[in-house]
Amino acid sequence: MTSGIDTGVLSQKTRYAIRAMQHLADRYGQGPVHLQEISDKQNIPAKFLTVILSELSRLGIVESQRGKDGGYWLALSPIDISYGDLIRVMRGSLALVPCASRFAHEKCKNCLEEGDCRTRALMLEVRDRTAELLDGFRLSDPISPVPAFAADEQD
Amino acid sequence: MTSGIDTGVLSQKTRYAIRAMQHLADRYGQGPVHLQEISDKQNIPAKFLTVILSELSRLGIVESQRGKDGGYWLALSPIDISYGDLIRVMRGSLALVPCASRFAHEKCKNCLEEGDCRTRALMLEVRDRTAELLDGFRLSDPISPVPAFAADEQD
DNA sequence: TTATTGTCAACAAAATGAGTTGAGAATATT
DNA sequence: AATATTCTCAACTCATTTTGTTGACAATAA
Repeated sequence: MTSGIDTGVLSQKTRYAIRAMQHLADRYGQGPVHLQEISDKQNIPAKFLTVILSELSRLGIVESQRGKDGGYWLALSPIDISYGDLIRVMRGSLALVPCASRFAHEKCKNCLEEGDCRTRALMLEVRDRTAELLDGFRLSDPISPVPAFAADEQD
Repeated sequence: MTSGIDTGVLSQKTRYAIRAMQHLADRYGQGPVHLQEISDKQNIPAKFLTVILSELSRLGIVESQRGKDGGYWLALSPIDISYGDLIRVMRGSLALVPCASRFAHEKCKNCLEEGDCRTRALMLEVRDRTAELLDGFRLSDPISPVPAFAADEQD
């Protein structure tokens, strides 16, 4: 029972950001890492990566230095950066709908009054549980990649 | 610590679909419901709603009848339709990234090899937990709307 | 036969997403 | 000082997706 195509919830930009941050986590404590190295190893278009890293730098989550032997490094220890943080930072919210976000709260367009909206009530619960889950995973976690699928069950 | 704007994960169309289904759930067993009624009460543009309901009808999740006193009704009991189903049907997957979807599985563009991708390993876990959560809520659930926020904590 | 109501493909405008261009600023080396 | 290196960042482009609308048609009931 399905129809639509899958665009993915996390934008390409957010996925790049996550991989870049994982890369920096791996190099934590080893001095500045070149943008070019991250671009090469993580398969991210270099120019686009400058946009992403500059943004993360402005947000204070990574630090940077210019000039020869410049580069980027994490502003915090990998254990202090959760995947929830990364997603929040990149897409503004963990919520599935704007009205269910606390931090980036915004009325959903064309919706009912918030006080009458069951979808919102549900999505608040979903957001809380999702936040709990995503904040539990941190950049320091030694995550084992999972082999590609053996075509099985449902989504 | 935030930046981006919140587009919302669930598209407007998906949100409309959910509200329309909730409306039909409330009228379950009461015969066909006019599109116009749903449009009015749920604040959904009528013409757009025809697209949505036709789609749900083609998918077999609602049934319809034309002519005078025609309309739409749920093809299943509200207790047999989960919010997970609705989201899967409308957006193809519950996963945050295409490569972490079982049903609509697809390689993420410009990513690493799947067997090497830590993000994927994580997102598989997130998908499982999200599915569990969303499939636990059903159209039959008596959800109490939550009052608008008293500006508080984080997202 | 007429009014009502759903069906559906095609179209259009707007928003979003992905990525590039290119000029500049900071740093280190010579 | 001059030069090479590396990050900064606003502006721009291009493609895709989203959000609808139009309008012709099909089924049903009175």
